[in-house]
Amino acid sequence: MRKPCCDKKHTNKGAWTKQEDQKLIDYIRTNGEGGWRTLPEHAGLHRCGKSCRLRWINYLSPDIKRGNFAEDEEDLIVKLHALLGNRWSLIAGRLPGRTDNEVKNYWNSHIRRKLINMGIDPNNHRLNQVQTPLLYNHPHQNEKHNQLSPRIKTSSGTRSKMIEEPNVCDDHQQEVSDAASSSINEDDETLLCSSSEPNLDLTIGFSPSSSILEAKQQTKPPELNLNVEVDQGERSPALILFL
DNA sequence: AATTGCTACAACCGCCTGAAC
DNA sequence: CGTTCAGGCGGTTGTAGCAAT
Repeated sequence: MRKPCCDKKHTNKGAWTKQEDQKLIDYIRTNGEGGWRTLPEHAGLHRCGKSCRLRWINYLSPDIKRGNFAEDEEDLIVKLHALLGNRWSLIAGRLPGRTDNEVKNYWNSHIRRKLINMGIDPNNHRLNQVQTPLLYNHPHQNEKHNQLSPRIKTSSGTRSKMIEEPNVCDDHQQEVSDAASSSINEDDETLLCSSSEPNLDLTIGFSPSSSILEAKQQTKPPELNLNVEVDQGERSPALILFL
């Protein structure tokens, strides 16, 4: 049985107060990041170290770019999700100033729904063949009670479990291979499932066979600009996504 | 004006990984 | 080589605020 990361009896939970934020900011400004487990005690905070870390990384850090996601950021998230699956930290790493939590929330609350409304399965980025009425839910329809809800109860998967899912490894691998990047680095590459002949070219465009391209051509959604470019021999300038 | 339903997002939880010992 | 610990990650939950009725 794993020890709890902190004594929960003596730690605050829930929303952070301005005073707590200030204490955390002051402490990190003087001492730098790290040592999260002992930080609360040193900073005079009655919080779990993990909570402090999360608060700093997701909200207080000066590196964070807050505000709405730009259209190009949204496009990039879609493409990176097609390539990487739910590896939010990797995706966020390609979006300067964005955190994994922010990207994850944005995906679940905005992008996921857009894809669903376009008839695209957000899990594998495939165009759904059978358009069930559920796929055309009005945005205001109660999604808590259908399978498409962002809050859908899933088996609480972990990273390693997720990697084993077909989402990335089987169908998904095929699906995204067209969009994969040749400039992908080793770390990222190892995260992708190996295939006998991986095509990891991650140009901005999807190949004509891409389901998303098909979706765009068929449904022409007005909102989600996927900025699809067809690869025609001479590659369009590749986004350096994997630095 | 009150109630209900829904969305967005901050925060928490449990698990995994890698380093240190 | 096994154990412990800190840090990190993704999934999930709680709730404030807004919209609809």
